[in-house]
Amino acid sequence: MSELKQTEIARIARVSQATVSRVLNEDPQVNEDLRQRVLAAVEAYGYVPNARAQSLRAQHSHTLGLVLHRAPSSLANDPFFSALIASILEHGGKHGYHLCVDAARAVHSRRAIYEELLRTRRVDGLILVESETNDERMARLNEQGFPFVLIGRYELGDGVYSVDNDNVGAARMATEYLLSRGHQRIAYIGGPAGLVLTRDRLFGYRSALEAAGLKYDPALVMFGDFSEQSGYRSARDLLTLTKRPTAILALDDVMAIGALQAAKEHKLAVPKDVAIIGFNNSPLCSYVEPALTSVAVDIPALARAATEMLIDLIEGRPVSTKHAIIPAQIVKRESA
Amino acid sequence: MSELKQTEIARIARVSQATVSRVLNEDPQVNEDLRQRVLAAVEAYGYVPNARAQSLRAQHSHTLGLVLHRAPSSLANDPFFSALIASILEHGGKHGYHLCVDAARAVHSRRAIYEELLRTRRVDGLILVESETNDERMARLNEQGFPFVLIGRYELGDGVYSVDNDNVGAARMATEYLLSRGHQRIAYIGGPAGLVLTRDRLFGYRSALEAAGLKYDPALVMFGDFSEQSGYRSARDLLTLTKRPTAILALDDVMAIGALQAAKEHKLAVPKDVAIIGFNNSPLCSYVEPALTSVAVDIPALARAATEMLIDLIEGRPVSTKHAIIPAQIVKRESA
DNA sequence: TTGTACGCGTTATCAT
DNA sequence: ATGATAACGCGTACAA
Repeated sequence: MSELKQTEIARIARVSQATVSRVLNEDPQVNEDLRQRVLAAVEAYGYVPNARAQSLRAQHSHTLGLVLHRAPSSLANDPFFSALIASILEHGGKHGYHLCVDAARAVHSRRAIYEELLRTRRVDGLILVESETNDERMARLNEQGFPFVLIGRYELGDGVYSVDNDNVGAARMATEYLLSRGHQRIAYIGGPAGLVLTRDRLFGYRSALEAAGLKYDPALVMFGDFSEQSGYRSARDLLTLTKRPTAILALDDVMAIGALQAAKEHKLAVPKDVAIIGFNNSPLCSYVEPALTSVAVDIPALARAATEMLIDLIEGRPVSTKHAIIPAQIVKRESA
Repeated sequence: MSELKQTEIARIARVSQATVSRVLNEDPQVNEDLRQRVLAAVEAYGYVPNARAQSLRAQHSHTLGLVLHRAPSSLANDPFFSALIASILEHGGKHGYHLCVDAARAVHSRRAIYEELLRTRRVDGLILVESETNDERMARLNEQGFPFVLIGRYELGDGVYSVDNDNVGAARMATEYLLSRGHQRIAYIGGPAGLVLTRDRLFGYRSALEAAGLKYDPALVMFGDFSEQSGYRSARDLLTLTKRPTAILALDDVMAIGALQAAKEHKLAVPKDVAIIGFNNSPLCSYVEPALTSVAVDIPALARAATEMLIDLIEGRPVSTKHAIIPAQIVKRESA
C-alpha cells in the first residue's frame, strides 16, 4: 500500500518535511529552487496528501452528511431522493464539499446515524430529511453547536435552521389558478390526514377559497395515501356527489392519475367537465392522457438552499434566514 | 465545540486515557470496577469517539466511494441512480460502511475524483460507474493496489474487478420471448451505434435470431438516442417498410413509448399487429396504454454484487469471480 | 491489570 | 527562508 507521505517526498527532494508541506500549501516564503525540487518529486511519485491526516489536523473533513429517515430500499424509486442528491452534489461540489449519504435503517440506527455521522466528526455538517419534528436529538445537536439544516418543517421553537417547500402557498396557488379558470366547486384529495404536508396544503387550499368568498365545504375534502388506488376511490366518491366538483386538486401525481381514471369511467371529459391538478410534476405527467397539469415542488432549489445554508453555518458565515421557504411552480399541461 | 476526548473522560473517571480506549474497544482484560467508572463517564457526557482520529490511526474510514462520470444535474431524474445508491446504502450498511458519492463535474475533475477520493484515503474503496473503459487511471489505481470495482463493462485485459448486466443475455431473452410468441420479423431499436450497450444487446438479439434459423436483416435494425422522439421516428420508418416487422425491441422504455405512439398512428393494434418490448422496466411502463412489457435490468442485484465484491476486496477476503454478470428479467405486461 | 509513550500524516509555531 | 517540534485524538506495544 502507498507509503507515500510528506517525509518520503522530503527525503527525495532533500528538504525537510515541513518544507514539503509549505510548498503544497503554497506558502510564498519558500525558495523557488526548493519549491521546484519538491514539486518534481511530488509529480514523479504522484504524491497526494492523506485526507485522514488533514481532517484530524484541520478539524474538518469538507464533507456534508445527508441523512434520510427511511429504509434504503424505499429510496430506490423515489425521484425526490435522486433530485435531492444531485443538487446537493452540485452545489456542495462548488464549495469543495463531498457528500456522505446515510439512511436510517433499523429503529436503533436512528440514534446511530446522528452520533456516527456528526458527533464522530465524520462530516462537518448534516442535512436532515423527513425527521420527526419533535426529535430530541436535534435539540441536543443544536445545543452542542453542530451545524445542521432540516429539510421539512420544524414545529418546535425556532432554534433550528430549516428549509421547506411553501406548501401553503403551493396549494393556494393551484387553487387560485382553478378559481381563475372559473371553477367554483373545487375538491381536495390529500395524503393521510395527520401529515403536516396534508394539513399545510389544506390550509392553502382553504384560504384561497375563502379569499375568493367561497365557502369551505368538508364534503369536497378527501384523504388518500398517495397511491393511485386511493386517488381513484376518492375521485370516484367525489364525482358521484349530487353537486359534484368541477375541479380536483390531488396532492400527488399518482393520486391525480387515479382521479383521471375515475373521471374517464364517469364519462367526464378532462379538463372540460372536470379539471385535475397533481403535485410533484413527475415524469409520469407527460405520459398520461390528457397530460397532467402539476404543481412542481422545486427540489433543486430546496436542496440548494439547504446546502448553501449548511455550508455558511459550517464556515461560520452569518445566515440570513433561519427558515427558508421555497416557492413552488405550476406546470400547465392539458388536464387543467 | 466538543472538547470531549478520551483524555477528558479519563480525567473524569480517574483512569488513564489508554484504559478508556480499552473499555471502548471491549478489551476483556480491564477491571470491572474501572470499566463501570469509564462507562458512566462516557454515558454522562455523551462521549463519542472521533472518527477522524480513528481513521488516521486505523488506516481505514469504513467508507465506500461511488463515483459517477456524469454531471450532477443529469442525475436528478435518473431512476438508475437512485436505485444504485439505495442498494449500495443497504448492503454497505450491513457491513458497517458509509457511502460517499461524487460526480465528475468538469472534465478536469475527472482526475480529481480519483485522486481526491481514493488516493487521499478519504474512502476505503471505490465503485466506478460509466467510466470510459480505457481510462488509464484505472490501470494506475489497479497497480497501486487500491480496491475498486467497476460497474459496466471493462474491455481491456482483466486486471480489474467488474460487475455488469448481462446485456447480451437480456436481448437474447427478449428476442427468444418474441420468437416463442410466433414473431418472425423482429426489429431492433438501439441506442447510439457506438455504445457497448447497443452492440452487446444487438449481438444478443442477433444470436437469438440465428439460433432460431432466422436471417439477420439489417433493414430491421435502427439506432436512436434513447429519446422518445428517436423511438417514434425509428418505429415510423420500420412500420412503413413493405415487409414490416411484427415485433419491436427498443433499448429503452422511453423509446418504446415513442414506438407505441408510431404504432397508434399507423392504426396498428399493440400487441396484435405489432408487439413492443422496452428496456429498464421504468415506472412509466404501467401508465401507458397498453402497459409496456419491459426487460428489467436488475439494478439492486448489480449494486449489491459490486458492493459486496468491493468490501471483500477492502477487507482482504478472496473474491470468487472478477467479473460478475447479473442476469435480467422480463416483466410481462400487455404490449408483448 | 493498568499506565506511559509512541506513531498514524498533517499543519503550524517556534527557533534558527 | 528553512528545519526541528508540537499538536490533532486515537489504539496499542511495552513497561510496571
